[in-house]
Amino acid sequence: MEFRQLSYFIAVVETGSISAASRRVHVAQPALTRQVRLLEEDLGTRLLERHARGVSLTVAGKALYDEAVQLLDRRTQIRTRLSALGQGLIGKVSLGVTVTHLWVPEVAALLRHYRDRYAKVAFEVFPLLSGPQLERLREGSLDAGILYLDSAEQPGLQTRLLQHDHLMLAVPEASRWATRPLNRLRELNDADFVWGFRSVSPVYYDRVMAHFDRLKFEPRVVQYGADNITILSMVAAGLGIAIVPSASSAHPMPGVCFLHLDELTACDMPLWMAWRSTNDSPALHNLIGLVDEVFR
Amino acid sequence: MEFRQLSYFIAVVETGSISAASRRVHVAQPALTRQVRLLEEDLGTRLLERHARGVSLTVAGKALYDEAVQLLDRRTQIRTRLSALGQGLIGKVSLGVTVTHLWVPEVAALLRHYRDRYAKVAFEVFPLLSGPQLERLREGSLDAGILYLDSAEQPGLQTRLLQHDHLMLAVPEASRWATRPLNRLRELNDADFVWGFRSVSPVYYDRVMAHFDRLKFEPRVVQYGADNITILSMVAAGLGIAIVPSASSAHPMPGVCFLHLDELTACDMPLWMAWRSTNDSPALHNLIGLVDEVFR
DNA sequence: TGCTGACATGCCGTACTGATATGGCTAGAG
DNA sequence: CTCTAGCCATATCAGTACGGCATGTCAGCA
Repeated sequence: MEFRQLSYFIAVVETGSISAASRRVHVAQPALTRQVRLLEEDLGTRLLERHARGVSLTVAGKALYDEAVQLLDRRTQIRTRLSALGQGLIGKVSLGVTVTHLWVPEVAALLRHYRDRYAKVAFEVFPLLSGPQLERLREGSLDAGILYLDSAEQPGLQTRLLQHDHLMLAVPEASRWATRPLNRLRELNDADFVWGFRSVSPVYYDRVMAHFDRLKFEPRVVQYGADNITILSMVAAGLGIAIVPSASSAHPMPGVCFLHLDELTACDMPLWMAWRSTNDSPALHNLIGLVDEVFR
Repeated sequence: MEFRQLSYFIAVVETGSISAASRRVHVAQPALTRQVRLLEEDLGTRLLERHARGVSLTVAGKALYDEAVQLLDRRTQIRTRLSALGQGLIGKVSLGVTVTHLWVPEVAALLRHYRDRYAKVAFEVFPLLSGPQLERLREGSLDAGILYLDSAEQPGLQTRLLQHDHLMLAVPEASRWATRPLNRLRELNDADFVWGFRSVSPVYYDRVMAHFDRLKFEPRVVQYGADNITILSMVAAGLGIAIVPSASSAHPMPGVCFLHLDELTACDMPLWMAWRSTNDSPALHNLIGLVDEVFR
């Protein structure tokens, strides 16, 4: 039982004769006669009753016709499905993003464009910090991540630079910091700092602390928050000031003022997209391709 | 996309390497390499990632594997289904039987044996008189019938003799006919007869009337019944006596006495099985085959 | 650095498939 | 009743596809 034999057989059934079928499938009549006979021998059952004028179906032939139509339909379905999969038009992609960067216009545009262009792809966005993203990328439960890295070289991963973040100062609108001009970091020696947990986001904090070490500046921390939103909320409440990635300023926060400081701007915080080198998912690579359009 | 390629591909996936698969399917490794490549070219998608140690699946490959397994399963299902159909182990058979003959032990045995031996065949028995059976056989809505025929030669039909019925006299148990010895038909000249409608069962009544014409006997009909059961019920009620096929006596009827008369026994009523000559249903032919066992 | 195991490539013989020519059969027209 | 057209079957030949063998290439491992 071969696909060719089945499609020949279908043509014979639908045209009512082998000769008519031969015209339809553009194959000589003896070839069809033989293929039908081979099919019958293979199945061990007569499929057609031969008459002087065309053929008629046996019981088995009727049953095979229905099945054959389904089988061939199924084959073309698989074809189109695989083709769509190969072009990344269907399938699944999971992407990790830090909540902070969901507010960055380019990141938002990337997600939106991908959803629009590849509407049939199951596109899942997971709000995760850099550390958990890395873990999940390595274990394969995440296809791609938008995250901070300590280096562009990550074993088993491929990376692409999205943009350069830096550091900014977030101060309560009502505080003296918001109005008084500020130039050097050491002017903040006696300021109260709201800080995050290194354990939650080691990649980010290691980088920040290394920068501060170089500047010989040590913030006086009076309060800790689990994530950027919490920290900024504390700043808005007047509990202190905070160091935040510049991406945070993309999200206006009532009661919070974002300030530039040369010494903070100098701290380069590259934002990367990363994915498993062995991940060949076309849907993923379409996402990566979109990055080139959005992040020029 | 051919079945062979799919089964090769499945072997490759399940063994994890082309070489291992070649040992499993007993085909040289280069042949597998080529068939997989042809499959990939045909589908326009890479299915395997080749490594120094075996191969791994791409996204498309994983999808194809699942589909291919289903497709091949489907093929073997079709095989077994067609084989069963060809042997008449599954399928449908419809059989017409006159209600009267359902009581005949051999007919009952035929139905019972067929149901037992071919339990998976949808076997439908339609209680029909000879006339309607003939119609339905000709129009194809009935596969076979157990019926009276005016001739063994029926255009488009094949026939097989089952048994010879004849005529009997049915009289009320309480009547004088039941006790007084009876020899000749003419003794019934003044008897009240319960009769059937020729229009309902022309085959039967034409035969009966032809016989009576030869005997120059004309029954005095006082009552009509639509079928044998009704007629026999009328006899039991004392409304008159009736001529019935001998098969009726297989069904004991309270209040009715069946009598033999040489002149009635002489009326040969052959019972036939008939089916369309063009009907090739193996299930039907199994039924016909059983007839040889039951009606020796 | 050599070895082993795995995939790729080239070549050849065989089997399969299709085209052409031809014959037999049957239904329908004259 | 005969004749013919149309259809299926068979035989033969050519082209193609498939599998086997020998060999090449590459990556991982000791």
